[in-house]
Amino acid sequence: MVLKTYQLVSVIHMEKKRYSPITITDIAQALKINSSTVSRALSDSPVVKLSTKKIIQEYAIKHNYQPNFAARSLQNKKTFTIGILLPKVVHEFFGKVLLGVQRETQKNGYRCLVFPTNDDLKQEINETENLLNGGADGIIMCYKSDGNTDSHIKELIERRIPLVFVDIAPQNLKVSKVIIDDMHAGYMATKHLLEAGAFQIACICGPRNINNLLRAEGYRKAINESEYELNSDLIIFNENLIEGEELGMVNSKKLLKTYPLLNGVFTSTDMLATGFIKVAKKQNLRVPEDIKVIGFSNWSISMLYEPSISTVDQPGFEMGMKAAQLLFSKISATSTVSEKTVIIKTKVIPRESSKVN
Amino acid sequence: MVLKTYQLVSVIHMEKKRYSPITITDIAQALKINSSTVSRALSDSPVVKLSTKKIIQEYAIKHNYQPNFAARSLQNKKTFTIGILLPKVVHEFFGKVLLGVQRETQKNGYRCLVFPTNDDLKQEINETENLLNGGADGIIMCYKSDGNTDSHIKELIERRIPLVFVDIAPQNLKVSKVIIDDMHAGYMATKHLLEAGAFQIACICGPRNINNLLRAEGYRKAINESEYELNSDLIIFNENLIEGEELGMVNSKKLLKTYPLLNGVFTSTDMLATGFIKVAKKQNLRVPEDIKVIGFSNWSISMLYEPSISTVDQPGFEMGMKAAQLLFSKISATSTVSEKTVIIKTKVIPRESSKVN
DNA sequence: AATTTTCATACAACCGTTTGCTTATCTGCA
DNA sequence: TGCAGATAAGCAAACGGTTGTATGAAAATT
Repeated sequence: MVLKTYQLVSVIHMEKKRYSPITITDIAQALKINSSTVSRALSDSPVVKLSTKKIIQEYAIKHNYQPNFAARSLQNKKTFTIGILLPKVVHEFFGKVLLGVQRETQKNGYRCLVFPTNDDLKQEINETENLLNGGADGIIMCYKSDGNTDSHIKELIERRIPLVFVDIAPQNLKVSKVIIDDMHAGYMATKHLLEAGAFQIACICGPRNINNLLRAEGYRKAINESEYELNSDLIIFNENLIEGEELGMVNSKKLLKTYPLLNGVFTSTDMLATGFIKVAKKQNLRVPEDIKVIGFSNWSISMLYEPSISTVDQPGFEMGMKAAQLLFSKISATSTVSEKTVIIKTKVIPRESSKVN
Repeated sequence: MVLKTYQLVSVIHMEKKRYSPITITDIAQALKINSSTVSRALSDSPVVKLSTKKIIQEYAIKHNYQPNFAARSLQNKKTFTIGILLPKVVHEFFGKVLLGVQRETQKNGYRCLVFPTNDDLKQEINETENLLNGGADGIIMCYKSDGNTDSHIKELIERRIPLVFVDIAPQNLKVSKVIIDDMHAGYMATKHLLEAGAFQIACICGPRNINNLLRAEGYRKAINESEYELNSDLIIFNENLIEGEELGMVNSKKLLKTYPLLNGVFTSTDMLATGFIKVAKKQNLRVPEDIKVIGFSNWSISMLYEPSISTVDQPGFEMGMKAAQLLFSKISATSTVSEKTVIIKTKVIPRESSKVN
């Protein structure tokens, strides 16, 4: 019985014990060396004698010493952490951006805090505030503007926090950004349809945001340069697109009713393209024989769909990498560097949906 | 000229100036109050007189005081940060898990470090080491085992770092985990096909990992319980599945050649289902009239495909939320809590690909 | 042998917050 | 008037690591 009680006590004691990691001070005490010497030895400073350095380093490795992040941050005024704000994370494009950022972040010995903003500007502002003071050494964000609320961005700029935008950026502020040339991409996509033999071409877009407006502008330019006449009624915006549900199908149906002789469609997303093809198929139109389609973004759905859908590759991974590179050049700069805009090249990926008859 | 030189100097000076955020000490000096009182006032301690508290708080708000993360972490031995290790991030399921974790993390005033491991165990170990000392207060991970290398996991457990697994967990260690019942899910999927009228059913899986083995086991059970005989040749594993490219199509082709009378297929992923349907269509088999198909995971592709593909919903968001909840209960616990296993319910989502004729 | 130079380590302050303890002020009661 | 008790604010140490400066010993110079 006595034994049992003892055991119980022992168990309780064990449970309460929290693992306490080894510190520089611990090493210093154990080796009877001053902590400053230990610190310098661990950062391989040349002022420490080789033999003592060896002793210290070996001890550190043996006892699996890991520097305390917070202490180091406090002293260096560096968090070795960057933050990334994205509207979504379950999203092929943003996911790739994140991956690209991560790759570069890791290379630089940094860590990456991820904040999905869910297109909620209020939340975005909150997260940003959170990052302001010593939360991160820099921020990468995809700016989902509602038009004019960008005081939190201005604050970041004012505080000189390294900041780089990806994909979407505020237009009226001087900031670094990594974007694609949406207009040119829309232009090339439309041209691809023209070259494939289509001549009555519609343009189906998502909501009227800057990217989509530019893509539509590219469409306009391509049509205007062609021998065919531009009809602005053929440009359609789907304002409240519920992803995976609506797919612009209602508007596509209307469009085909009004323009039964349509023989080409450029959509601003691959999802919209699948929606359009679904509608076209139901009306016994063949893709690409009767009507040619090209989407945008090169999501995996475009490759898997039947027919496989031509699209414009939007290289998220590369954009993320480049954005991180820009950010780190800002972080490591001793003086303010000028704001840079990097435009990543897109390219048309031809597939079945736009094959020449 | 003189003016110009002055301007230049001024510009240089401005460029070098880095924004230095306001601290508790700053507030203390400005108001001629001791920093400890400021600290207590800002945390709304009852020992500070209401009038002084007001003065301090107003000053803090006016000057946009934000507590220094590193200093707070160092003092409290808490980082208010959790880490999440995922094999992939451009992935509908893991993306949803991440989102669920984020939701819960935010609710608890925590931040979330994300590490994609890219199925690279070495990298995973590295990241883990990184998180060990003060990097994070807890870790959520999806354990991609290569069989027996789990010393880093053991180390985490030894150090009593709060740890929760999602989706995949080491089998021989006592850990908290949030998983689905893969066997039951496979069983239900197969039963769904049987009920839809299929009776010669194949099972096409990805690599021979624990999840797929269990799903196949569920298939086995369902067939064995039916009036039809189990044929183990109808269970196929695709070991080196290159996502979006192979889709198991080579093996699907072989399968259909050997078993032309096949009238049902259960695949362990939705991608494999699309691959199989592509092959079936090419051989002029109609889905679902000639052959019924059900996939797994409920990725958006399964809903968008034509025909839309029946599947098993694997609720990533819910799993992520639950995992984070478990983690936070561990983090806030004063003594060690017992390891819990949470099994999240899956459900069959019937769509066109398994419609009754 | 005395002085300078070099080298190796120790000391101490600091980063920004928190917190146990001490000190000072005020109120009430004997 | 004196003192206990309550209330409010200050002091100082601590968290763990870094870094400028001081100290001491050994080596090199004169």
